[in-house]
Amino acid sequence: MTDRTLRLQEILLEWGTTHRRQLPWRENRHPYHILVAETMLTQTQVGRVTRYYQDFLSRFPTPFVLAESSAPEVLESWVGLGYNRRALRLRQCAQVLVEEHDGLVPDVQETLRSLPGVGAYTANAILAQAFNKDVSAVDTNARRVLVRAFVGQPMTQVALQIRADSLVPHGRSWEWTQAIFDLGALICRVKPSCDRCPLAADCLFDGHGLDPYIPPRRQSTFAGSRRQYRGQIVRALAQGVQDKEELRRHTGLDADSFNSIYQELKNEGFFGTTETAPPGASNPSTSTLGGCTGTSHGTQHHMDSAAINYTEVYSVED
DNA sequence: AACCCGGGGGA
DNA sequence: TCCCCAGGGTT
Repeated sequence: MTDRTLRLQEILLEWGTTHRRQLPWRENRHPYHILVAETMLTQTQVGRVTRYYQDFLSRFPTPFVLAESSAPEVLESWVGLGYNRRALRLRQCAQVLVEEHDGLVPDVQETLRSLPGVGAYTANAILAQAFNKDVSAVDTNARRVLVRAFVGQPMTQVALQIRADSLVPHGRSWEWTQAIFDLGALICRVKPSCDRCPLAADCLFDGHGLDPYIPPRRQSTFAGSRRQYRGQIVRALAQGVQDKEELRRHTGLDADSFNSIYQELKNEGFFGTTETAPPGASNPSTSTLGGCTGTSHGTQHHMDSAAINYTEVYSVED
């Protein structure tokens, strides 16, 4: 690592401790809590998630509770957040955790990625924030900071991930993750505030032209869109409506148009009746389903004390 | 690679 | 109206 890189790393860590946003999902490092937070945060702003996060965890405090819930119950705690299929995948994820992992969130990347709704980013976000592994969670914010300040040139996704992992200060991935997120969200935004940036002196970004290429997620007009009708159906489901014809009336659609969306929702588990195991996990030979002692379900208890210790350590550093 | 998913805030 | 957002899954 070059001297410049080391300076950036040190400055960013220091800045992170003094400018860290206080967010509900930063109060502890329970893997299940991190999983829920990261799922809610996919393509959804922090300000919106804060209004849902704690209520959701109060209602579904462990994978065991979530796995036993019904789809409409989960939707009731989700509608308004958007991307409602995330809620169904999270529920399916909890079922896999219970059936195959004793209700614990795995700490192995490949295992994490095999879970419904967990991709490369979320897997790394859990490893870095819940298990303190030296891996980098490269989201859209982190990508800007990394490419602009550290790399200084276009780079493929795979290469950037390798580079990003190499920049994680050993054993400090939690605070490193928060520091990068906070800088990306507060300073190194799409339209950056370089005049307020602590990294400006060593940054490779000249203010224009170096942004990583991110393909636009164009979304067609919402009014009258399939999205809108889907949303109407999901809201009705969350309110307990089950009758198919009544659901159709909530949209005002003709039978064919409605059926198209209805079938899609059904396939995605919005009715909770199809307990189809996700692809790749279809082996029903659950090993130790009855072997649990039944004492500490849903709490990765070995993490609880660690979370408290870390919190104390970091609050002293300020 | 392109497309799908919700919704709201802001320019 | 268009862009943006702690992405993931399917085709």
